[in-house]
Amino acid sequence: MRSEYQFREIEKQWQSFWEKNETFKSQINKNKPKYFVLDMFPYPSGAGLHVGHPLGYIASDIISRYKRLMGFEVLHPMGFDSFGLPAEQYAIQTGQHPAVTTENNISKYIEQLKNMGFSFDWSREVRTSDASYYKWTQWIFMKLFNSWYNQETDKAESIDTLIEILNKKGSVNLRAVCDEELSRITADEWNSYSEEEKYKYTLGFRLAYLDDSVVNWCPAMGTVLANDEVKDGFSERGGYPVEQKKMRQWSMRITAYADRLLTGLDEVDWSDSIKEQQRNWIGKSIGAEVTFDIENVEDKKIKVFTTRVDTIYGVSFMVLAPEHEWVDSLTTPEQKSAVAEYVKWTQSRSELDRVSEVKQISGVFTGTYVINPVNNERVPLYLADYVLAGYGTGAVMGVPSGDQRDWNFATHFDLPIIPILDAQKGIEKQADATKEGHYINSGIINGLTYKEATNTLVSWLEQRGIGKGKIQYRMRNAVFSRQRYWGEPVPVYFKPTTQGELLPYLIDESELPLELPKIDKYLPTETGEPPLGRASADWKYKNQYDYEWSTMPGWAGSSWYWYRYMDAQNKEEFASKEAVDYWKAVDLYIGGSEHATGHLLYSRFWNKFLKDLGLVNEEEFAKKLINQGMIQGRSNFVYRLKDSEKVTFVSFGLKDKYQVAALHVDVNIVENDVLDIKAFKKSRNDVPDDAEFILEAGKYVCGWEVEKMSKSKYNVVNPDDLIAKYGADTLRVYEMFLGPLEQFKPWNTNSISGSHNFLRKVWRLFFDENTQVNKLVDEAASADELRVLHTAIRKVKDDLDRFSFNTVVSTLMICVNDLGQLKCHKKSVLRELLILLSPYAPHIAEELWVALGELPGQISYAKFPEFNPSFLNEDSFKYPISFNGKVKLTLDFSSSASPNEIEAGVLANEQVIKILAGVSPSKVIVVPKRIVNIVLGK
RNA sequence: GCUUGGGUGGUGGAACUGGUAGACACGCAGGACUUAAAAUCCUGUGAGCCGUAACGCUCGUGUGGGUUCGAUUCCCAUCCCAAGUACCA
Repeated sequence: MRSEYQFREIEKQWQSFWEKNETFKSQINKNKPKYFVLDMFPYPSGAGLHVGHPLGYIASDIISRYKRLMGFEVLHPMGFDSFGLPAEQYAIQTGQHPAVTTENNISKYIEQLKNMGFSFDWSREVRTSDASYYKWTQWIFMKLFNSWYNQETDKAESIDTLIEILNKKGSVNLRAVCDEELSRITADEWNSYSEEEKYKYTLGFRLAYLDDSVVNWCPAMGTVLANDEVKDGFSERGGYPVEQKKMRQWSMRITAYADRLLTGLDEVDWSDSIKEQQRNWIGKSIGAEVTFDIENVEDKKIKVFTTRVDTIYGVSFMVLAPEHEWVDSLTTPEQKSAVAEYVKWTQSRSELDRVSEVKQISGVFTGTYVINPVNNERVPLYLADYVLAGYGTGAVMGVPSGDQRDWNFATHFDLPIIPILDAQKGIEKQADATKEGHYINSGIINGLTYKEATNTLVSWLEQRGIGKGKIQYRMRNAVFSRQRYWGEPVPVYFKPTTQGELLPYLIDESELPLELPKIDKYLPTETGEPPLGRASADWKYKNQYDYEWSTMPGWAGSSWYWYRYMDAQNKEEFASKEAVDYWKAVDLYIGGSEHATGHLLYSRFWNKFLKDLGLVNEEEFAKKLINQGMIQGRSNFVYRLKDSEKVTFVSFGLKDKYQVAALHVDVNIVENDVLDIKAFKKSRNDVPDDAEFILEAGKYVCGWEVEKMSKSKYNVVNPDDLIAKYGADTLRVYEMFLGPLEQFKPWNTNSISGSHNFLRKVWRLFFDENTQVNKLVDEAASADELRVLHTAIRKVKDDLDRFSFNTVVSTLMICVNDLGQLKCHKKSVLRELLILLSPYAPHIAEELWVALGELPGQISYAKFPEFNPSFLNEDSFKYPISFNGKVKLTLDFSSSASPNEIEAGVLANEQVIKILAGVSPSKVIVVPKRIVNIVLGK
């Protein structure tokens, strides 16, 4: 028999209704508070969505619909992060333009998303690969190029203010974030420069700048990767080996914002884990820089960075990174060959070797000694690969008594271990990093404590000009060039100076967008230039100058997209001031935690930059962030007999009695772990028709395991199939019912029928299950019905306010079960119930809303029911009566009864007297509206 | 190693600030309806135990302690799992 609840027709009908009526179009409405709900926009891959993808979208859609019911003007857009590597690699293989495949994939995504009934305002859709969008990404790049970071005002400013300062004061005392090797000049020197020289000098300050930097070069992909795109020496996508290479690259001075990126974390409501990851990534260390003289070397001094300057009297050696540029010049002739050998050895080690052999101690003596500035002790200078060239100064002072790595090194090379604090213990066995106690063997700080010693030393060093307090960050500036085709062109061309040096210049703002040229092949040129080098000879600025041939990285387009949603069609600005002033920032951002140090950090950086220029209002772009947990796969297995002539499979419960091999089986032909044998035979060529199945209780039961969701494990579940079978509303309810949004959980289709049955029960409150006759009545609601309804109203609201999506579903189930129990078909009650349900199951809610006689489409903007506590019938309370904490019975007392009255009532109760059996309780604890505890003994 | 989460029935999970552990759902078992099946409805379902039964008892939230009238919740120790990260001086 057909099901009475015809979800397929209903869902199609309402989806087209919403589209036709633009039900979810949002606009600036100053009479309403605004709420901006943002999903991390997807990269449209060829595989389409699997069942894990919509999880976050469902949650954000529920909040959007809930906020509309609460009277907010809701901005809930969707778009596509459509530049990226897979489309380009597909293009390399097939020659098809990435724009074409991207377009196809996006159409597929949109269709799938529309089938889910999401309340997106599609009129605001953005695509990062559209010229009308990347025009503004390029425009922001131009702003970055035309800005510098003034540490005096602690913000980015137009390059004009820098030029003004240089005109008047030069750069000698300038506090700016700039290239490290930049020479400081006076105003006179500056003013003596030619225009060209002046321009060149400012390049060292701009927030977007060209630099010969050591980059992660991936030869297999022919491109540079960002640090967060490399894992253990291999590319995150594709797993190709990555090597270090020096290249001229565009970079962004994100380090200028290091401190603001750090402190800003305190004002956003993000998970501790994400905040901690960002803190680690930024890696702020407070310490000091100390200069050591080198014995018999006049022209060089070694600077070290240390977070424990107080341990400086314990220095017994110094270590330089093997890649340090002074290695050759500081090696004595006797040690030359040993050092050369060591350097060669470290170079031969791959990133992976270094990571996996962390505990192995290696190093070599250079033959040179350095002088500890605090006590003039000679200490030997070593090379060791535990010191990294890229962090701090590439040199470390060795304090074996206070640092375990230094201790290991000293023990290995038989160097002295000097105790420096009287509280240090057991330093002959291992280092003791304590800061407790008083200093010994420590010259001017003897007898002081940690706090006193650090300050004393730093000022002592500063007075003599051989050291200063310093803050060191682990975060590097962000490399911005990619040697790829499918990305935003950089709006820059190169013009030679009179000396023939090529300098970068911005194209004119009126010439934006600089569109991607057509090229014949999507590969690097024969000379190793990026694919844009293949563009025809007329792709030149003013027909004369070469454009930049690298393109922007994937994170460029995604670092500001939430602003474009505010005013997606604007042709004059990235977004109008009116729109930015109204929508301000994202109120709720939902997406995966894998973007912790990539997208989420870059976006905060660009947002702060845009704020500095006065283009936006908020220091942080997303107030609240929720990371939905990944949905893992749940694989099913069948067990094939190993030594059997006939192909035979044994059911899960019996497999231990046989020799079997486990094989993956497609989860889509398994229901509640029971195999559909017919479908199984049909689906596989290697299973003949006469294959045997050893069953248990007449069924073939499959085993299961949680694994990654992937095609090769036959555990991919497609949302389209589930929508066809159960409907989008069921899928939405079920995905939320699965468990807390943030938790990692395996997908298991088994219990989806429970969510489907729930919606059918809702349907049956409105229509007779057999006759399909409308059962609704106009009668006034009973006290019981109101109690059930208002219990649900309160809990749904409370739970949604704390984003507890799964408990809302069970609340609604309880409410529907109770109303069914009460045979409630009253319009006034069911109307409110429908509003509660509508964010989760919008299609069925719309359909039943019309059955109530309400106007179609209006449920989306109905008023969320008001909770009325007087319906809860709380004038009496069932008190659990416990004895020493163990509940034995419950007794009813009036809510207004005083603790004394309750105690008297409890002690007078027959059952209580029986349990007490003459023993008088030592204490009776009455917690109003909670519990009564009778304490016996002692 | 460090950082952040997390260990609760056969399964997914619930229990908001310490107050009847296991809501809700799946699964399973039994029953009603039906010629039968599906659907639907009803009952039971943490483990163990006592008894004919009503009723009742013991144990139980990874493990061991502690605080408390009372602990899944707080504290200490410890084991395991997941994610992130790492010679960062």
